[in-house]
Amino acid sequence: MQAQRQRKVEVTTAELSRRLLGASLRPSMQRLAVLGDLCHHYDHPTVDTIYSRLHPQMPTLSKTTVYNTLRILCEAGLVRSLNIEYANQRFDGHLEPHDHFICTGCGQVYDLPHNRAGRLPDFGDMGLHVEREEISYYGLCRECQEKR
Amino acid sequence: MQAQRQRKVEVTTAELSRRLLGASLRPSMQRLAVLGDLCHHYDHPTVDTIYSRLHPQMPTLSKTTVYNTLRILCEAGLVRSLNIEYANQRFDGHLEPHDHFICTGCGQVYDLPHNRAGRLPDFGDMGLHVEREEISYYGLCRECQEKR
DNA sequence: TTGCATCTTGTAATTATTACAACTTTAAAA
DNA sequence: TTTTAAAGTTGTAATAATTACAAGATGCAA
Repeated sequence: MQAQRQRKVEVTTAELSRRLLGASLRPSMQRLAVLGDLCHHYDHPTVDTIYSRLHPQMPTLSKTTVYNTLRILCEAGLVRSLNIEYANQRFDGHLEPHDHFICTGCGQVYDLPHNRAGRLPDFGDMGLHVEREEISYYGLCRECQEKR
Repeated sequence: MQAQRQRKVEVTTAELSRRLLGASLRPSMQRLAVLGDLCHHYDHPTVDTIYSRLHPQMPTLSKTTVYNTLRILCEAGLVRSLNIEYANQRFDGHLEPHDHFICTGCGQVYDLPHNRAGRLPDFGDMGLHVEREEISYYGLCRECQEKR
């Protein structure tokens, strides 16, 4: 959530490790690092951003590992991937239900409180089984509004 | 909308031309072809799909032109671009408000009736100016449910 | 018709992503 | 303990998506 960006919630390594084990994933250094990065930032980073942040501390880290790890974490439900316009794939380590605002000026992504009734809609009559919902708003952030 | 996929709404070249002119865009063959393709199909095609469908009839058409044209049409609001997981960028020429269901098994995109109160929410207190909303549901279509 | 702006084309460059094979680490069995 | 097998990581190479750019074509307006 927006507010948490300030709060700086620290997630301990023990907690990250517990989450990985809970998903039957071995808590390797690389996985702890990637999951930790996503839990400690609220900027919905790209693969490249994550790699660039971790690489200085872990010079042997491979970008392929970041790709692999993100795929595995997504499949395990520990991370969600975000598909937004004007950018390549991004990731979010914060799993509480929330929506996103994407600034079409600068590309920045903001978290929003989840704006929706509790349950997912039912499209069973169309043969569709809904598992997940993604709501995104597009517009201009304050800075970009002022620029125009 | 789902139902229209059967109805096969035919949009005349005159109407496509009118739309382009209305957006101050010269109604070239290429633009008419790309916009027409999007208006006559309900499959949310990729750049490559559009190019492959048009190329046999217009052998000189360049893929760069398809990219350029789609960008221009999106900027003009005549087409919307769609960002869904498990796939590269897709496009939709049907502008009536509607949502999407994306099958995580086969990647097919289905149109859904717009499931939302009339107005866009207001995030003015956060400094955000919302212009557009995108709601996507993820899950399995009938065929993919049966396969599992 | 001439000239200019717009549009289209094709190639080349860039960027994102995936494939794959070799190497390393871990955990559990012998 | 060693051994072994599975899981995980790495780097390179390949592929795919997208953008940059310069040259050529088209259409409109003077």
